[in-house]
Amino acid sequence: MTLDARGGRPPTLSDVARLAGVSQSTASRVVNGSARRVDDGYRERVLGAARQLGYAPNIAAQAVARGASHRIALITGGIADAYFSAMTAAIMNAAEEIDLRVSLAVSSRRTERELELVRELRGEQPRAIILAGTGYTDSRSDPAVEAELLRYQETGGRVVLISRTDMPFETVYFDNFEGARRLAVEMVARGYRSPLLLGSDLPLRSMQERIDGFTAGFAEAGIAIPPSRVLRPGFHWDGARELLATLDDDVLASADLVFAVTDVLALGALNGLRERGIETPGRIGVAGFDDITTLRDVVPPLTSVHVPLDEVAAEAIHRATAAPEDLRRRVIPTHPVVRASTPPR
Amino acid sequence: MTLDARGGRPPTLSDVARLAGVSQSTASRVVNGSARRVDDGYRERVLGAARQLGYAPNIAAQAVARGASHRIALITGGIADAYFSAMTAAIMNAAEEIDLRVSLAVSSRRTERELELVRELRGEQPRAIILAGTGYTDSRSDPAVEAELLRYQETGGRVVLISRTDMPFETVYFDNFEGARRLAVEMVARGYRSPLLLGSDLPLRSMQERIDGFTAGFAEAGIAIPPSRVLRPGFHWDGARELLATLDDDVLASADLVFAVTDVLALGALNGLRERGIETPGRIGVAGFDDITTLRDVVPPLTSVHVPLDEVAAEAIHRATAAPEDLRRRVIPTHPVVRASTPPR
DNA sequence: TTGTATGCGTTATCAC
DNA sequence: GTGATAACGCATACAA
Repeated sequence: MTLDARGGRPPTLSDVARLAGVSQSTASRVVNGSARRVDDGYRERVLGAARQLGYAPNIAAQAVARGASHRIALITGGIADAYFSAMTAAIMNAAEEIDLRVSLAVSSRRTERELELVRELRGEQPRAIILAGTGYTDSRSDPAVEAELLRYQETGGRVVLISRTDMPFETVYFDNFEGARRLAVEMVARGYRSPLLLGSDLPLRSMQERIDGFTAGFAEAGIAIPPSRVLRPGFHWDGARELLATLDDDVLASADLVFAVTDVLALGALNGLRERGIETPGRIGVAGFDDITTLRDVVPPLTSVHVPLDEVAAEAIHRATAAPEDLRRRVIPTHPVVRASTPPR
Repeated sequence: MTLDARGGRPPTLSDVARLAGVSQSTASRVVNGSARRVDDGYRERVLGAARQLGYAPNIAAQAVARGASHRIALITGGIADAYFSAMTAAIMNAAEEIDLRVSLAVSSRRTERELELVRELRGEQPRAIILAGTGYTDSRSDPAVEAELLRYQETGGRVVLISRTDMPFETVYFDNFEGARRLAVEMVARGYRSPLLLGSDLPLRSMQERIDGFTAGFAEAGIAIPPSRVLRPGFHWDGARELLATLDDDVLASADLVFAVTDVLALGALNGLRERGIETPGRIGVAGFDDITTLRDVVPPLTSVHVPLDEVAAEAIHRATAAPEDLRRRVIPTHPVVRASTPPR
């Protein structure tokens, strides 16, 4: 005896209703939890039938009937990347708490791909589209993407940006400047006097703010950081590693600290220094930014600026779902976490 | 002048058809690419109207009407984890190539969550559900999960397992034993004689195969690895770190190599050794398994066994979509990659 | 409380 | 080639 009413196809609500001997509406009311109450006898029978058939509600049909989905779309730069994985994980957790499914899309940091994705995702009629800073398009996003998002917004969608300020939408931003400034103050207190800064070769506002904040922190102690000591390796691990491994001896000789604008870069730098045979943190301390869990636990544990991703994610989900009047612009604070990679000098 | 025909709601195909002055059927034919041809004049007008309205096809409605979606569901152990991120990225890439969207769900390695997810995902009517080895439930999965998946399969779905053999479904498996065996042979050739093995404290078949393969490789050279030299730290980074950092001196004294069943564990071990002040690879070499890109580039670069995730992903997508007759059981080969973390002795 | 009827946005089957 | 019309699976306003 086979269980499914119609061979090879998933059971539908009609199948359940028929087996339970009730109308489809009644079946619908018990499986979805409508406002209306259903007689306990019927309720039992429907539930039993559903279980017996192995019924699972067709989400697409529900979305069509309801005219709205329980999804949000997340466009991220890449999931193999430690920063974006952590961010994605945080957002999925936050979304799960309020029973929102996340449609994940990866732009691989290509603007044209981003446009395609926005188009595609719009078709899923998500409650909101969240774009997590891709790290490439911060200052020069495609106008077509903006237009597409604007359309989406005009037709009832919500757009939330995380750590990017290149488009006029709700933005969750964290305090890059202040976190870096406070880190710099800590570093000065620990005796560091001559930092080398690793920025980004891309014109990213968030990264520049970290440079500026750090510079400001040292300036408070009367220490100026000349532009020549701000280096701009390629955006990734290997760029930083190579830059440090091949840097002029005399530049390095006078440095006692490397501050990189991301943890990934900091680790690249750390490895570049090691390859070169320079003892860290013995001769040169290393500090990063982001405080990604999977990255900071190296030897020596990495000093960094903590970005509370859970908070960022919660704020993003809030902006994605809350009533407009509940939205106040808020910058998430960050704070330095000093670890063994920057021992007192 | 506002563009949308109906204020605040996404434009529908009817809106497009109306604006273009054609029937809904014709509009449908041009926007989706049906078999039927459409007159070029009409075609242009429909496209124009769609562009003007910023039309995006409602995916859910398409899925309902077509009776099938263009999605596959992926259940993975966690995205903040380097191994699973890499796997997820590979699968999303492979899926993208054949225009399949991936619904990502994270089980956080909890079996009961896995059951919930299968239930939920079934509702999306995906073409297939892929479960990437969670690393926890390999040998003792929940019967309820299996039953649920069986139901899904009976009603036309496809189930694909990656690196787990606990349930009777299509499985993509890679050659843990042979990869580890060949790595062991290489290590012997490089002069290593007394390895310490880091397994898993969980009864995972794949992990045991790596231990067995490595042991077999040494056995070929006449070197037996006594059970006492097979350690089982917690499954993660920190477990391995702590174990190595606190291991008895005499156990360590006689060892010249640490082989861990995953790269994550290997890095934990590497850091544990460093904390302890033991020089690597000078005094003790370190090798892992998986060859995760984001993990291997440390100092020293990590010797590992390469698992071709792109191939694994392609195979999984193939099994998820190909006709049943095209399926032949195939084990993906792996191969050792020797790097600086295991210099010749 | 329950059932009937209608609608959601789309595709597919049919005549034209 | 094009356009009515009937599905698809589900939710809901309304009638009973």
